[in-house]
Amino acid sequence: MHNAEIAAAFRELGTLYELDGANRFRVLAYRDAARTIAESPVPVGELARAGRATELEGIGDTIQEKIVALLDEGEIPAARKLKQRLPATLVELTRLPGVGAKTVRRIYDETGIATLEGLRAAAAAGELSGLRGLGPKFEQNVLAALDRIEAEGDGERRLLSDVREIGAELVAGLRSHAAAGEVILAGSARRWADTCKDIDIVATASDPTALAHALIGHDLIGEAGNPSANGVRARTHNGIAVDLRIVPAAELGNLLQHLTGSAAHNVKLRERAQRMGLSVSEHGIAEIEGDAVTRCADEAGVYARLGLDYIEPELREGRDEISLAERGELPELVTVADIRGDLHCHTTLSDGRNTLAEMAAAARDRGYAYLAITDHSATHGFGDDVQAGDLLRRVDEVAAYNAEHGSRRFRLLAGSEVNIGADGGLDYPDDVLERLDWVIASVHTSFRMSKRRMTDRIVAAVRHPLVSCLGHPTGRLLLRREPYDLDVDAVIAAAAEAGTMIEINGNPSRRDLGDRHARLAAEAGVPIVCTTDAHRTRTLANMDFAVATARRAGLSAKQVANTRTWAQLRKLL
DNA sequence: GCCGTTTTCGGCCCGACTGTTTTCAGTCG
Repeated sequence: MHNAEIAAAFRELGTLYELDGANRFRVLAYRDAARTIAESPVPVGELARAGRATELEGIGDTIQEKIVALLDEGEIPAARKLKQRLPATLVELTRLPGVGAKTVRRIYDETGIATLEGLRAAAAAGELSGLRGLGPKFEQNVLAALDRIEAEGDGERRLLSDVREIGAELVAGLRSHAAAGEVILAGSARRWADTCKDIDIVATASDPTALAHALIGHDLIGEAGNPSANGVRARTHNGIAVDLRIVPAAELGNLLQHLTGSAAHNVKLRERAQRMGLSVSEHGIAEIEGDAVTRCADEAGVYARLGLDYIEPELREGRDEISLAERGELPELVTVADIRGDLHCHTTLSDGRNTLAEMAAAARDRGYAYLAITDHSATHGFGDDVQAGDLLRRVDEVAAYNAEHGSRRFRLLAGSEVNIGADGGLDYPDDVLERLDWVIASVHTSFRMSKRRMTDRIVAAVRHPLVSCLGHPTGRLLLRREPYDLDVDAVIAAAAEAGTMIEINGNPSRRDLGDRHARLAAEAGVPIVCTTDAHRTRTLANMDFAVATARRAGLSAKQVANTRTWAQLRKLL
């Protein structure tokens, strides 16, 4: 059973307990455990069986036992018992925005309503406003929320690339307003998370209410709440929630820190502050015994007041960044400026949109010293396959390009993205691969294999002496396709032993390796390569996403191989 | 249910907003 399924079971259990009226901290404990499980880069089921899941934060003996029971019985016994007392469909009702467990339970107790359809009918008939604490406004909100979910889905997450694009447009629109001071994109988009649920914007303004109105007036905004001097909440036409918060410049650092999150990071920060006798909020850092309040114009001031080094947004996920900051041991994160070349791109020879010369020119424009041309291999299919003869001609074309345009400042590398066959074999004979500067091995077929077979298959490719790098190792497509069933630990161990590099693919749908696995790989000594997998000149810019993932993994420039010159990188191979 | 620079018991981040109330509970991020 995968971490995601285990986590879902504990989220459900938390809600069932909440509906049952359990202590709210117990509910929180299940939610925290679910988050830890979903976040873990290692299979928590296996850990629990080995009695080691309690090493994870927020998982004690009780939850570990429940994980094992879930694996053995397909269900958590406590959840089964609760579902005998309460309809399981009540859990769905709590997912309606503005409708929580307390409200769902009261409605169920007083009317017997337990389904979304039942709730809609009762709200439409005005049957809920008779209940204590619920009025006509509540019924309107329920109907609106149901309509929105039907039209747009359940507050679904979106790719970071989509959210950053819309966020940047909104920020630019606000900055152009006469009342605007600072306007900054915050939240998960600022942390460069894989996916985002909403857009958070932090601002200062000479006339805050006017700036809040300016957001509502933006072309992208469809609906909005009540604007005030504190900001406004709104929603884009395509359904993304937008939260604008406005504060005096003297508190901008406090608010930016607060709204950048993550929630887990802020909770840990505030718990630590409490131990120091301090209370942290978006308005300042207050002494618990006393009146002094520290307001910070910038974030560095917030962390400094708490005795911490500045923590980059990409690291603020509530993992170990606070203890590292406390000890002055935060890594110096790799930046896009450190990257000296891209090692994964396609041209019109396979499925790319631009020619070799166009890709080379775009790479030079980005200031790169090298670009590896890595078109798909012989069995790629889709009419985009590159037979061995075509590839060898391409090697000559690369040599010709370098002879004519190459210099110490820039050169092309002859490469290939070679399919890994179902048996772990590669798509070209060794004497062809030997002609290449750079070989990426990737899986593009037969995704649904057993974990054992898929792991053996990829480990075999990683151990091949002519393979430089493993491409998009888990095959995940964010929000679209689950990763292959794969023992990532075993692949990392094999790469470390064989001296094979592993890619962080910067296609915003991939980000593969993901940040947590990339950290494990780097800790195992595997050189990481940040690439774009660009299929056109424009997407060479996706290096931002690859590097962001590396930063979220806590990687320094030294751990990213393509911060080196090509001559230095070659020595690592 | 978890956890320990005060603790194996007694706490558990903090505030904004909403709708319903006559001072606050519920929900959310």
